[in-house]
Amino acid sequence: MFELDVRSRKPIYEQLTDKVKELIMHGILRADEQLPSVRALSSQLTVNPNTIQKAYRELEREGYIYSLQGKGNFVAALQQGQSESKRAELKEELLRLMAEAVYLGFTETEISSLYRQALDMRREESSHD
Amino acid sequence: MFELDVRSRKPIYEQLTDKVKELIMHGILRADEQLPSVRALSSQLTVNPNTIQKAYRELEREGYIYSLQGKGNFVAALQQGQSESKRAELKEELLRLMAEAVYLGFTETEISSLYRQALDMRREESSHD
Amino acid sequence: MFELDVRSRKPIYEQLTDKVKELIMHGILRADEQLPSVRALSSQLTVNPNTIQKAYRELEREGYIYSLQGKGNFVAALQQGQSESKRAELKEELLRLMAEAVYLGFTETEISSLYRQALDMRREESSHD
Amino acid sequence: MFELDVRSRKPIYEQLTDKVKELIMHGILRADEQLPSVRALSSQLTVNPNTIQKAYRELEREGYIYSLQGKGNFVAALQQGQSESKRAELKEELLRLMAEAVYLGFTETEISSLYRQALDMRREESSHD
DNA sequence: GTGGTCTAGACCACA
DNA sequence: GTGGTCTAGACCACG
Repeated sequence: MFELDVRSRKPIYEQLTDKVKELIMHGILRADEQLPSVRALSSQLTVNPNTIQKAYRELEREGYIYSLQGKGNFVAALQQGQSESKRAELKEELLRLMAEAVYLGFTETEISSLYRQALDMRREESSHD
Repeated sequence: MFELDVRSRKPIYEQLTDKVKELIMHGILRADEQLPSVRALSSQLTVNPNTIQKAYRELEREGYIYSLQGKGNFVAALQQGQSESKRAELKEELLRLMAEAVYLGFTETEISSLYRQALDMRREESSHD
Repeated sequence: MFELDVRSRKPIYEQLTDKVKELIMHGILRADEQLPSVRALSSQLTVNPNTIQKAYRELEREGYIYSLQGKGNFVAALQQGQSESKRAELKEELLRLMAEAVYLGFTETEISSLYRQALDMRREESSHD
Repeated sequence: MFELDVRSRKPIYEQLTDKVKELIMHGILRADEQLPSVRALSSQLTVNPNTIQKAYRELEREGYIYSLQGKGNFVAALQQGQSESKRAELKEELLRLMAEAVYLGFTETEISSLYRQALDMRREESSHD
């Protein structure tokens, strides 16, 4: 489920947070679903437990998951205010990439096609119940 | 022309490379145009010359600029093979962001609008001759 | 293991990268083997850590080594696509030197003998397990 | 006759010396033949005269050319002792490259073929009288 | 412990 | 004048 590239320049804990966010966004991880325990994930990925811990704490800070003492970590439902600020952030980043896209000659059609591709992927994955 | 955020997590030299790339992509910096000298930029931004140097060498490695012995650093023209691999990279990154966009409820219209906005920005800036 | 000529025109960091490449090519350094830490090599060679760092990053860029976060630098296995372009480069350089060799009266036999010498060196060194 | 790459990392004066040596070695420039004047070459290549001057002085130092006051620069004949030390230098460099060749999987046949290629090139060029 | 970034300031090579 | 290299030494991020 989680694939890490230990040789990457991106810190392992960040690869983990990004991956979890992605799984949530694609609808693969649902609200209130339990995440693997720190120890389980640590031994499965052969990664230092502190690193897993750091990733989970970061996800909690950003509001993607919540932790119940002694029970584990669970996926949080998307909240309103959160959603707004995330939209604004994403918009900025998208605009930056669009500028690159224009520079490299992408057409509007190509961009739209990418959007639909993402849409389809979400539909498929959400249906795997 | 260059603004830095010294408190950012992103290294200064990386902020610089990103900024220069952006300026090139927006057509503000033209092919064969001379960049500020290492020393000039260093004193202007009150940043160590080594840091500027590092940014310039990184940009050279990536093919965005070239350096002439004892003359300075200059904007490189976009090359063919390079362009292809950059397009592929960008496509992947765009797809990743599109998935987020879908998750946060962006519509295809909003995405298209962002693309056109980027297009307009390039047009405007390129016309400042 | 590493010998530097501080009086050479060739920059120290380049002497280092060349030496490491040579050790890898001769099979003395094996894939996934750990290189001396930046600090260790720095004090051993009485060379500034930054210089070692620069050499290691250059080697990473060229695909000869990889760096693991907080663990150290390791020898990378030779990759396919990389190998092709390196072969082409080497071929050009060899052709240039062959022209010199012809000018200076080297015979085909002498050239072949040099090739076998290199072959033998690699065999010997690789067997030191 | 001389092609320079001003964007190269190799200093222009060094590109010049290498090119002249190559022309001599390939038999295109013959002993006692006159080289272009500093001024002529300077304006032809749009390169600073000092740079040409530096290249010629370097070639003279290494024994490839000699200069006659007020007459110009001329190709020197290859001398005995010189030839010996150059052979030794070249042998070392060839051995280094052969090690790379072995590493990248070149066969003895390929190497021999490169040698013959160089031999043929010299034959052809020498015949253009 | 590891590598990565940055500053301050010196010296050299090139054009 | 330009960029390129190097040292000395500090601080941070990662695991």
